Amino acid sequence: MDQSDIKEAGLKVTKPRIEILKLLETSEKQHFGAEEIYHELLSKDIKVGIATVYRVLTQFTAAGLIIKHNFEGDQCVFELDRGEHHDHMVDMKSGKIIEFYDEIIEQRQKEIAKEHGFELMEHSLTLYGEFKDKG
Amino acid sequence: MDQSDIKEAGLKVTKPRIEILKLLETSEKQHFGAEEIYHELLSKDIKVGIATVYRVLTQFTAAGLIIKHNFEGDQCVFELDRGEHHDHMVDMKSGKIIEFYDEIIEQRQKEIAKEHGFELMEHSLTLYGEFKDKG
DNA sequence: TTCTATATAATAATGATTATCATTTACAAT
DNA sequence: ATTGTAAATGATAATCATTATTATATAGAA
Ligand SMILES: [Mn+2]
Ligand SMILES: [Mn+2]
Ligand SMILES: [Zn+2]
Ligand SMILES: [Zn+2]
Repeated sequence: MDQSDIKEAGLKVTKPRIEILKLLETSEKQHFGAEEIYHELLSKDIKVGIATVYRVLTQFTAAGLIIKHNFEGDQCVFELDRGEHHDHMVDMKSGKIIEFYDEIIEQRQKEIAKEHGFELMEHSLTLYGEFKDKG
Repeated sequence: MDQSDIKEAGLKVTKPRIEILKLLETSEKQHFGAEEIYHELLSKDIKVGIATVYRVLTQFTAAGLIIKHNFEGDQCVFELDRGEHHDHMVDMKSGKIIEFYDEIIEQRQKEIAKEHGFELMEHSLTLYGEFKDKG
């Protein structure tokens, strides 16, 4: 249950928190901007303030419930942390985002870090381009 | 010569443009934020407006003279495009940035893109962590 | 030197995100 | 169930990086 995740993060179980988590859990789409979440909730007649959305997203990120991405452009996007790391491919035309995971790349990153005496904590790999529509 | 690069970009050769390019070319440091460049020039008694710095950086980026990076945090950093692609390791404590290039990773990215029918145009790979000081 | 499109710098505006603060609420203790 | 209180909310103001506006200045061609 998600309520327990919120509790375990030391946060009270409130309507905005439940709804934001539910949206990220049940939506077809995986990646959302803050404003996007805000409008999605409003369209479902869930009254919430934009400040609360930002506040909750920050708290969920700190708690490890969600992940924050800084793709190109100005606004950040968030997604549920399902525990399985992956990187992204972003279609610069449509905005469509595809996830991928490559063991070879992940290993090389660790090796490179070690070679440089660098304690690797996290990384960000994003491919930008365009999906060639199957004609 | 750098003046020619500016001309070839279809831009007039002006003091701010010359100085911004010179700073990026001659500085020990490789990566600069816009505000950082602004203050650096002011400290050299080169009078320039912050709006001009942003404007010129945008123009230089469009012209391929420099590269713009969206690392974690809010402000972007710029560096001279020396034609040799590389990725970055960022020390989250000191802010120090180290560059690296790994052929295996670069190749895997291309293969992954091809597997997904994705026309790869650019990519961003950044490792975040901490350099372990050699004791 | 003159002309004019372009560039500059001061400043206002924008857009995303964060801070304030008065009001409301979750939830633990009664 | 009631109460008390720390935490949360939402309206709004404030920030901060970046972009737009515009009157003045200048690069560079003629
Ligand atoms: Mn993802
Ligand atoms: Mn670099
Ligand atoms: Zn990865
Ligand atoms: Zn690379």
